[in-house]
Amino acid sequence: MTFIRKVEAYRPNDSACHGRSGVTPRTAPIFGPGGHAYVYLCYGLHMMLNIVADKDGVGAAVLIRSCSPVTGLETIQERRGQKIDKPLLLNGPGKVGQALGLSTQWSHHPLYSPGGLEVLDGGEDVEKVLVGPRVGIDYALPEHVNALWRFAIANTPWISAPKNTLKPLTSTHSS
DNA sequence: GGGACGATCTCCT
DNA sequence: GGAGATCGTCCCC
Repeated sequence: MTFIRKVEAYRPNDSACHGRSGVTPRTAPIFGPGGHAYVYLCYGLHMMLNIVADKDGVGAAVLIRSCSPVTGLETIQERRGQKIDKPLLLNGPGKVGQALGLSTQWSHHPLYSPGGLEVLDGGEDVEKVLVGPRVGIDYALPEHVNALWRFAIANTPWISAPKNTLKPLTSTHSS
């Protein structure tokens, strides 16, 4: 089990979102019911886990960028092939996918009911949230590259680099 | 049916 | 800091 530490938002009419080209067999989950998983293969080797954040079938999702282990540390270390207990173990979306043993079969899987892959309330007080621009989407429109749609929990080392672009969330920030 | 590309990671310099 | 790995998906012939 892991605690989600850092996420990125991908929205409708977002030039960086996989749903930007409409519905395809791969991206269909994004346009499906919210709370379902969207897992896809990136660069032929990395399984990326997304949570569909969509209510109206418009296509929106949240990419899980980093986690911290809660239980099953040994299993995670075995899957990652690294006997370490540091952020390096889970500080990237591809690493999270590997640590959870994901495959594209998990796409469409509901995350709000028991069944192997599930998202729960962490029950931890999140006092501060950091925001920053997303990374790895150089192909997107400038206004989408610069949009502050990357979110991380403050005061934890278990977040993926780069951290220096993250700033505390202010009340002026809106969706 | 074929080719180009990608929400990344790792190793090497 | 930079480039290669590696393959499913999508678009165009």
